Amino acid sequence: MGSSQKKITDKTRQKQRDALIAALQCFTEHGFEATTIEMIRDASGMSVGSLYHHFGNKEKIASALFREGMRGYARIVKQYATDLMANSPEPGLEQGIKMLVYANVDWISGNPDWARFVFHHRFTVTQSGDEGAFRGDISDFRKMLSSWARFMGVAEFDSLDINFVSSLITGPTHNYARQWLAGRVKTPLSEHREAFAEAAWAAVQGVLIKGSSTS
Amino acid sequence: MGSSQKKITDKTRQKQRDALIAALQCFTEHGFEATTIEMIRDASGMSVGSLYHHFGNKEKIASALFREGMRGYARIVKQYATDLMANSPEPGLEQGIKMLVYANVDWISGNPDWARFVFHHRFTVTQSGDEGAFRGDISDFRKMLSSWARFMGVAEFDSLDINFVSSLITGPTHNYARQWLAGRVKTPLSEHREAFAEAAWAAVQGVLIKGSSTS
Amino acid sequence: MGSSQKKITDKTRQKQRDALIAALQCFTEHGFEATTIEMIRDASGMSVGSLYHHFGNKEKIASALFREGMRGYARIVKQYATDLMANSPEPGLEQGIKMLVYANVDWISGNPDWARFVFHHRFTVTQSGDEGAFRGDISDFRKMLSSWARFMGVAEFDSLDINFVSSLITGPTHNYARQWLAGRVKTPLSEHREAFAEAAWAAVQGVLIKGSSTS
Amino acid sequence: MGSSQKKITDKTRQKQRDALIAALQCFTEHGFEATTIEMIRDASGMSVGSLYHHFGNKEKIASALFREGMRGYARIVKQYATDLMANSPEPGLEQGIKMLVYANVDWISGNPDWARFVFHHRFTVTQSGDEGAFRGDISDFRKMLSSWARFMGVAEFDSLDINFVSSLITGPTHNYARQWLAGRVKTPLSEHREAFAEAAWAAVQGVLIKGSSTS
DNA sequence: AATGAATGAGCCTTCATTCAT
DNA sequence: GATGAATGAAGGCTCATTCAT
Repeated sequence: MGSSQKKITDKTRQKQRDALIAALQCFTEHGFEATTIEMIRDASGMSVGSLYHHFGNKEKIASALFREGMRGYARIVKQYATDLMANSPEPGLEQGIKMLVYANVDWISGNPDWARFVFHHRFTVTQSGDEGAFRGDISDFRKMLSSWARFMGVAEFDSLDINFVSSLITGPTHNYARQWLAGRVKTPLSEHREAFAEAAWAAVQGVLIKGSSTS
Repeated sequence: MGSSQKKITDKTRQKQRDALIAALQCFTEHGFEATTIEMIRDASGMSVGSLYHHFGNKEKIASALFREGMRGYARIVKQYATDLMANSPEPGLEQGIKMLVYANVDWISGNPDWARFVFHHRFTVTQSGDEGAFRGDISDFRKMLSSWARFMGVAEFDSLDINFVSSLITGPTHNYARQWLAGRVKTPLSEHREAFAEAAWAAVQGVLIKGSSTS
Repeated sequence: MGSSQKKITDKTRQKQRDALIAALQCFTEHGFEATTIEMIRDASGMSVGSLYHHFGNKEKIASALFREGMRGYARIVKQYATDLMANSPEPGLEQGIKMLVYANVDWISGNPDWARFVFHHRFTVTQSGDEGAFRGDISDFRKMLSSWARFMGVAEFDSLDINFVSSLITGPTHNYARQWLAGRVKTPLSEHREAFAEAAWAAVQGVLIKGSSTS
Repeated sequence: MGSSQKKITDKTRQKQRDALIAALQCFTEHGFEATTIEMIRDASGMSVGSLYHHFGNKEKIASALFREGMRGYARIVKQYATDLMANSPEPGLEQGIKMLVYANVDWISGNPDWARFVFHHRFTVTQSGDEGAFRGDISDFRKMLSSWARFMGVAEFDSLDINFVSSLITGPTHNYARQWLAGRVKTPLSEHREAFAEAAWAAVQGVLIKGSSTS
């Protein structure tokens, strides 16, 4: 806990954080490929050398950004889950699913740049091998979801493809969000917050009911 | 109608079509940015000069590809709609919505490369101003959907954001499709064909019922 | 004199002439290097193939243009010389020199595009080996000038470098013309017509007088 | 004022200067358009990247060269003017004009490559907006010339177009120089040094005398 | 840790020219 | 004579990355 050492580290961390924000703005404005290191340098105030010293290369900047974005997303979901538990002693599957939709809508609406980046670069970053860090986060949610379902007594849930169920819940929201984030639709995502929640719950119900007999 | 003249045109058109297929393969394999003109040249057998003679530049190749892809998509939807009309004299909204899901699942499953390209380049191409050609097609679907709803007596449908409804219907499918096309999930999209159709119908119902009282 | 054959030739010649005018406009607007065959094609209405069929290559188009320009220039000088002879039975060196300046000023003022082209492409065309055609014209003027001087009894004239004397006479005019043709000065060349004539005569006198004792 | 910092700057400046000389040689040998960046790279020993790092693009290299050339020209004129002032306490207009011709002849003769480049690229560079740097120099000369004339009591001088007068003085010299620099005449410009000076003075006189009554 | 000059492989695009029809 | 699709060499320029200071 040498204070002088600590201070430098904090300063450094802050600089890195600033650089990431600057990079995010560049990526938001020009896209990943069209963003040059020089742009990030100008936006961040760091030198090219420092950027490389801290992040390694361009791809790693995106990786760091992606992780940071996912962390923010994870935070809100955990928060919402915690709140749900706190406020309603015995939350049902419906409330859990709606909570997930709320978390998605709220995070996307509140962090459009992060959301846009995360949506567009999932594939890219996945390839870079640096995803290990948040892999855990994602599977956490999935585990949470399925354990929730099991807890709720929805046995069929487990037999379903978790990716399929995720698509049911967040698919419409993300689909609309993409268009909104790209400026192709004007009505804010948040205006459909309740409707997407209802739809998600209805969709899951529809599949659970039918699914029990068909698949 | 000189046959010799016609032949040249046909040959030319075929060459352009071949070049597009070659370009699609390149884009599929490496992505748009990482694909070089030389790759397309090698894959298509055309010369660099010819590629530029016919398409103008790399972006326009993607545009042409995008239009071609959308045309294929339009074709299948129209076909399914026609078939539905033919087979069921008085199709309900449920059948219409499910038909849309089937068309999407089937086209994506049957044309994964086209689908992948269309999903990833919607934004890019939209910016290029060359989208006029299929704009009509898309609005056709939307018109069809809303006229259908009106015909079914679902008055609330019209008051809803069409983009929102579209997200409800195709959102889960597209969301899952993206992951499948990226190789992130293994279970083929087609295995959830029926389930996505059920979910779409359930979601729309859920919103229509709740929506009539809330919004 | 087969009339059908002749007609075709005339038509052809006219087309070539039109193409040259079109090319001149392109060169004027974009410069020789920046002008593409396609530009000339669009401006002339001829096809690329025809352009090559008639002129051989881009350089030859410039050559033809250069010759055509020089021919026009030659025409006006000959005309002015003829007129001078006709109107003044015994023209002196002063009148001859002023006549040359008038001819230059008038041709440049009346044919700015041709003049601009000729000024800028003298070097280029000279290199192409196609200049033989007008070499004769230029030396004609020089011969005329020196025979004139001899006729006038100005013996020293012959001992002078003909290029040097030419620079004395047309140098200021051409120098100003370049700037005017480039749009760097606004006052038209023609406004200095008389002054340049006076200056040329004065310059030649100054050199002849001093020159007789010095060099 | 750290010496190490200074050294870097000097080294850098020297490299840039060397690169410009190399570029000048290329332009002299092949012309601006025909000179490729690779040629300049080979001639200068710098990498392509460095060339762009320092100059921005090919055009800017020419701009820098043009400015450098004009600076050299400005230097010699100022030197000659200073010398004239020093040696002859009350220089007349004649000496001033002849001095200008001497300066031109001497600079062109002593720096044929720079002169050739400056003559051929005046227009191009003028367009690029980078000319501000030497604009001042040029107008300095003109101011000097006109203040000189005023000082000499040649009132008519001021009423004359300064561009016109400049053409009178340097027109023949530049006209001849162009041909000499292009290799179209063999007799060196310097051999006509005195004659061009005499001619300039005679031309100005001729116009001033006649001009006072005519215009 | 920070800096920014230097590097050079590689890309998109142009365009004069050819040639089959 | 006319046409315009096809060609491919060549060029300007970018930009991620390195490294000496």
